[in-house]
Amino acid sequence: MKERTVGLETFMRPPAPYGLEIIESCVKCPHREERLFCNLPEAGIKRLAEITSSATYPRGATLFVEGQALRGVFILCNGQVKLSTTSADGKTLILRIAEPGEVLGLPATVTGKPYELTADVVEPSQANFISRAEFLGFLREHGDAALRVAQQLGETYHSAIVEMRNIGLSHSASKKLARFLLELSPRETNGKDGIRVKLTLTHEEIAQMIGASRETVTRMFADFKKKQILEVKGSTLIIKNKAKLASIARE
Amino acid sequence: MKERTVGLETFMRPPAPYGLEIIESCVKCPHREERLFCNLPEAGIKRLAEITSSATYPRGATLFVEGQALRGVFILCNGQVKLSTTSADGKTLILRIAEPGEVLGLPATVTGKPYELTADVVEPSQANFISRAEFLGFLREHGDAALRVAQQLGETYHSAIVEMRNIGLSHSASKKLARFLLELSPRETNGKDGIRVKLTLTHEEIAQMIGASRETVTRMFADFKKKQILEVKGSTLIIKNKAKLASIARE
DNA sequence: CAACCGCTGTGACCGGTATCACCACATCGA
DNA sequence: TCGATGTGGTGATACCGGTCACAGCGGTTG
Repeated sequence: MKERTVGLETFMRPPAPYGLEIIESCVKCPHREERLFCNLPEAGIKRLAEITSSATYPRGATLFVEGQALRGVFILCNGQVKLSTTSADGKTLILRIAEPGEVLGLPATVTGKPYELTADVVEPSQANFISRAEFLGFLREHGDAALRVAQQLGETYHSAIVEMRNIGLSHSASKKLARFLLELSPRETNGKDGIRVKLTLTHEEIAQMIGASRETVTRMFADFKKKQILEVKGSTLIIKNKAKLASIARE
Repeated sequence: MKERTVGLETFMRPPAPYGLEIIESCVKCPHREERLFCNLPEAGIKRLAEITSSATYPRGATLFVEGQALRGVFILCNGQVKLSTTSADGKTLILRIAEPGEVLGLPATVTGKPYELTADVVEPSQANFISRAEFLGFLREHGDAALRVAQQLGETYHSAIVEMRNIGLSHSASKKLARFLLELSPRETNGKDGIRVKLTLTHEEIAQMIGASRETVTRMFADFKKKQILEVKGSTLIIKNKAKLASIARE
């Protein structure tokens, strides 16, 4: 694996022993089965390691920008990356926050079109980069990997559909916010007084995720607090009444 | 190729000489390069023909239903199929109208999840069916086909994103309708008085495509007519002032 | 033919939300 | 220390568009 500078504000990671690291990180990876290429035959993993370059990114760095000429895929090792798209009049829609293990820029890379989204780092991240040419070559050599890629794409598509239904069909901001909060489950832990969720997004960003204005998000939060559904302590959110939240989300 | 009964209201097509038809229809296919598997090596096509079964469907037939256990993919040969999704409270969102050459049920088939959409026939259609097991087997044997599948998925995803941006970011119904009309280009022909588009959808269906109510669609149409942008003659729509329509779509 | 159905066309009403304008804090760097 | 900047919180207002109600208007069907 080679080190590589990416974009403008990129910090370098100390060099790693050649070829070993991706395998190693694979073995250590907590959600190993979810990772795209981890259970390939040995030779495949080795080849993959050769064409991969790794880099770390600080908060605020940008992996790629919507419409930008395509370079390749980024495999997110850790951290969080915000995927968004912007309309002509400057409004932004955040599609989702990518978690470790996800492969970013995959649709663009396989189709050869420009990136369809913008990827911004929200939590300091480490990502492995593979250029398009090498990635496609790899897929051609390893048929099962191609199939695995297709599966990833299918799942991404599926979640896009779900997202779409949520945004397109419910014009009520409270519903959308409730649904959004309920879908934070990957980040949740149980506390004595309810489910605790770490939520680093600003109201503005939440608004962009559910297709509403910043002010209404603020108001909805106030409303939910008044109704004893939520509580906010710093950057952690406590869901005190999940059932009620769910009922708001439903109807 | 074997014939196969699908669903409830299926009409049978006369049997075809074994193995030949898909190749034949491929050769005849007007958008050959767009079709997924047409330029595979001979052996691949032959194998594909063996596992394919064909059927024709009348208007109103249903290929598959959202949430339904997955059976396999449908390759649309001709006709039009409406792809939609429904929310808990019964509202429907139409994602797009599939055109010949498209592969339906692909994301679900590769991921193994239930169908994520409902597919209804709007224009009498012929489709080739391949069961999941056989399809996956085929992909495993033919690595390049898997890659091609990934590309299709990537493109479908891309169009979903575009759709999403349109619906999620513009809360103005006029914008959304204008944009929708401008995207009808595949069906358009030029007339002396403007661009003529064949549009068989009802106002209700258009409403479901752009995330609005039936009445507002009717009103917007009236408005556009008054502004000399549109004209409607039966099921053909004449866009008299595309520039104006585009400017509405933009801002 | 009447009866019925699905589609289009309108009017009236009203609620949710975007928008604007402003304030109150924090945090941060000069 | 003092602005500058980003964020949360709130009120007032306008207005878009959803919803309801109903009326015409081809079709189709018995």
